[in-house]
Amino acid sequence: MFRRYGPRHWWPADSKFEVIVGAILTQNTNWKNVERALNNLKRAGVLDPDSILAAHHERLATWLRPSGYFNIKSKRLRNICGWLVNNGGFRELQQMRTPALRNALLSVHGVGRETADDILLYAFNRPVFIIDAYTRRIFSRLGFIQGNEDYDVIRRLFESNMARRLSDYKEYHALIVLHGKTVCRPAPDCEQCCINKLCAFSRTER
DNA sequence: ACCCAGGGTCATA
DNA sequence: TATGACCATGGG
Repeated sequence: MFRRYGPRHWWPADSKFEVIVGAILTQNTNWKNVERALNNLKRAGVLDPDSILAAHHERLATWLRPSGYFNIKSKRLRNICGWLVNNGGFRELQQMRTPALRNALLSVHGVGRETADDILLYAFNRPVFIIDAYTRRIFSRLGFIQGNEDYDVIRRLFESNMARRLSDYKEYHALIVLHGKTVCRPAPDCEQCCINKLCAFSRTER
């Protein structure tokens, strides 16, 4: 995938905080819609924890509307902003060890394992491998997993079979998402699906 | 008129 | 542990 697509330089965001907001807003949602919501927050000048905590729910929901689930996501966004400020911000949180930081993130209402790992990898620069729907689909089609295993089981499968290199974790996940978006479609049409595309590419490039 | 998108929580069995 | 319902917008 790297040879095919080249380096991705992920995650698309201008700041650590924007990574966190994007991670919440992209839950089961097309990134294009997330961008609209992020632009609303930027135009309003409220893309920071204090401004979001100060905003009323109604107004926050209006900004988030394009990303869907706007009532729930308004609350989740406030929850993680409250968590950030109550724990001294990035400076203080960066001192924690990864397992403790992960548990702290998971204790925030609305932050599940994938969202926590998005934040750990791309905002806190911790080498955790993110398991999303694309990862499950692509690697079950490739025959490495069945697809419905527990999140942490698949995560450890990757982490125990890769060198613990931060930049690789970032690139690998980005490549999986790009490949999932462009080639590995939901309904497997085996002339078009990722197995043939990837394997054919690997053969020609090797 | 469908299906899909970079999940998570809650109730139920 | 394992399903199902629910959240909601915009694009194909």
